[in-house]
Amino acid sequence: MKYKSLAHMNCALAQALEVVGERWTLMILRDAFFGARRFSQFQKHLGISKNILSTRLNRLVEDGIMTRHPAPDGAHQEYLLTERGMDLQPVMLALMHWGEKHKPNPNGSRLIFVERESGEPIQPVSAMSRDGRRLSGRQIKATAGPGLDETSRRQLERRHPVAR
Amino acid sequence: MKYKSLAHMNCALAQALEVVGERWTLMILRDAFFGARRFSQFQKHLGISKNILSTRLNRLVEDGIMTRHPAPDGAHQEYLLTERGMDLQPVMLALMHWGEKHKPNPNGSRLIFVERESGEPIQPVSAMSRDGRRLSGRQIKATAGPGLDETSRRQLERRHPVAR
DNA sequence: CAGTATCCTACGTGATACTG
DNA sequence: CAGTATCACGTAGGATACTG
Repeated sequence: MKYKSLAHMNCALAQALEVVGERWTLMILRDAFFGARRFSQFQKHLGISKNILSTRLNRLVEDGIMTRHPAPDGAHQEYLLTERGMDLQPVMLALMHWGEKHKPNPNGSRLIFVERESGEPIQPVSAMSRDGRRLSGRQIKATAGPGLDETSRRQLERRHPVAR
Repeated sequence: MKYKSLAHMNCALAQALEVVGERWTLMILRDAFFGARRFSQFQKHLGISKNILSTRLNRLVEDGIMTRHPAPDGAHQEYLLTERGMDLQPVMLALMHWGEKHKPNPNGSRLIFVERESGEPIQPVSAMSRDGRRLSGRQIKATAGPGLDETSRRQLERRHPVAR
């Protein structure tokens, strides 16, 4: 059997996972956020096989997450994040924050994200109300939007999203 | 060859991906956030094989993301999110927001997340400065914390995290 | 250095039958 | 209904050799 593609699933999460759902992909993006650009940088730092890295990078380029083009010095290629790729940063921040909290290093947090200009630490990623209050998971509810299909809409209404 | 475990990788992202890095896991959590509790609810809604669902749920319970116990009516088992699991909601929100933005449904957004009490839509998940300004990817920099090892620390300093 | 090409393994996935 | 047990399969992942 082929893997079921999640792509048909009229679900934003499924769509996103089609792009970043593989184990190494987010790790590669992580490195890209941290300034890696060259094939060898990704490869050494991640300890990933070259063929895997190659296919992952190619797929990221296909998906519009990264672009590949010659470096200024002309000697090699560079992989750079597109805006579409930069938009994945909240995902990475959310995952890292979870990891720091629930799988901590005994010596303390490994990375601290700061505002580039001021150097001041940023807030952990969280849901926020319009007026800027941090919201916990249970304070949030999903409601049907115009793009939701009838079956999902019914399911959503029948249950009590995230109570308990 | 066994898959390389990412667990040894002194990286919060890797640790998080060890837990939610598989394709179906976040989809299951999605359903849990939306109120699914019973095996059959997950199964029908996701269209996933029972054996896969079973192993995924078991692993989530092992990892402390969900708990399993008899339902109030005593007739069946329930899977409920723990706090540790609820803490993954920002990850899901971030992914869904990305999916809605970059892989939209032509009819409009599928789900709209609102504050439970007021019904008012929440903000899209984003990095935020201490004083509540939304920050774009390029405005953020990662710096070494006490838990970071020497090699990663050097790499981080040598590069220019997320410029360009 | 930056990949591509081979070849291999095992894990994630899948269909389905079976059990209490 | 809520799973467990089989059995099968493809793909992600892996080691390594090769090319420009």
